[in-house]
Amino acid sequence: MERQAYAIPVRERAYEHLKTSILSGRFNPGERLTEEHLARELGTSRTPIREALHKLESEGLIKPLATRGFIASQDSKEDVEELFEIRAVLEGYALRVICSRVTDAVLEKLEETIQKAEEALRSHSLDEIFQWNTRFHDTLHELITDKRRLYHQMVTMRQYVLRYRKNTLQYPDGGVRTVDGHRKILLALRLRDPDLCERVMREHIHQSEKDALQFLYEENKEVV
Amino acid sequence: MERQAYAIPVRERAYEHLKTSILSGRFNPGERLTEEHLARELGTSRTPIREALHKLESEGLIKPLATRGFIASQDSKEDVEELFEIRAVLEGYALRVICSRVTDAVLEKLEETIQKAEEALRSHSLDEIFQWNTRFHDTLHELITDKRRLYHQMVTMRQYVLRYRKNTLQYPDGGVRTVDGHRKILLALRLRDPDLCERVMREHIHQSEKDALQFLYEENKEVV
DNA sequence: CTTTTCAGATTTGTATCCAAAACCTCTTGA
DNA sequence: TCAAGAGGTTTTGGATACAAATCTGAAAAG
Repeated sequence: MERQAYAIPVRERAYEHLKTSILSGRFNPGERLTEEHLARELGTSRTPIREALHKLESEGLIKPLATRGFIASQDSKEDVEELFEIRAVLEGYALRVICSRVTDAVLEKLEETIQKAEEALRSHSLDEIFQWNTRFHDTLHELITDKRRLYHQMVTMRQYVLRYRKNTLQYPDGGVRTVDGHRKILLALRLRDPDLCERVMREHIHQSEKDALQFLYEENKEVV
Repeated sequence: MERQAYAIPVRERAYEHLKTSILSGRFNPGERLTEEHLARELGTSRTPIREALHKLESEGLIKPLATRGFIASQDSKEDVEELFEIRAVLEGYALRVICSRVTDAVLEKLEETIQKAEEALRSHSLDEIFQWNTRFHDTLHELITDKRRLYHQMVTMRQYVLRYRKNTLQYPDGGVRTVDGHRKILLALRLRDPDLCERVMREHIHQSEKDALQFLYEENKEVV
């Protein structure tokens, strides 16, 4: 059990592993997650697995089965909608706060990020578009790390939702709409108009919700 | 180890116990929480305590110490403010949704609740005021139990904040302001005006934030 | 042929065990 | 006098042990 000061606890490795497995859809739909099985897979005992599972449950990434075991929660359309709704509200409020603290230097940086995304858009490099759009939101989030709850929630919720987003960009106009939204956000920030900021951000998230849901529909069509 | 179908797991008992201990401020400020100590206190082993502690940590009710142990997190003024801010935003949005689904029967029920609170106000029975005000919010929350994330978050955050609220009501005008806020909320619902609903609810929460913070200040004065 | 039941296999919840890390104290040497 | 560190104590993380609860499937009963 050679644990060292710099070593990452097994519990956390297990948590990260399971999380990425779930978010990348590596589990078959409806697959049951049992402690022993997972423990054997990761070569650990059940103890750290349990802790990871409990944490994932509290975050809503897995659901406890009636009697025993967990299941990677298949988000229903309603669940996804709700996720985006809460995001819209929180991100909207966050931008309102950010609006009152944003410096010209940051505005400059945001402008650059958008331009990079537009370039990537022109050369149709999906990965790059994704990267720069992510950078845009990261830059904004960096400005409210002091509000720890808010920051933490927004970061986690964005993670949850990213799995839908990436596919969304494959719709050619999805990328355009996203960058467009970012332009509007930047404008609202430049105007230092808190109300506008909140409204524009909400609209932006709702737009990406539409794109994501459209993707979900099409997936279901395949299944049905 | 006689566990039965109806028995509540020790882990959950431990969780509830610790939670109420923390929320009611039963731990001395800065007191360290160690697994073994708590386990002995509850007459269990460390295992369920550990799980309870981790859950409490993920909810932000306790903070991990640099190396070992946890500490009941002393909310700084900023933390409390942030809590209320997020609440204001989420509750505001929730009322917007509720606005579109509220029936006349519910409006009636809310009206009653407010009247009861006003009566209690006149007879200066603090506990009753508290009860009816709580009822008011409960009634609203019941209307969005289908949005599970939103519902869950609002309920937990209200719990966290309630410890400040109760004391707030001891300021004579705190109670008046609260009931006043509820009147406005009811009015906004009657008008079926979603924008107004959101705004009024935000204001209501911000008002209770002010009352709570004033209380915090006075407490600090005593300490200093 | 269908339903019941009961023994064995799984899986969870809790307790206990052990080693490493963090902490504490008291001694020793400059 | 006091910094360093040896040695002991506390506390944690993870592994293991074991009983209770659930599930499974096949044999027995109708």
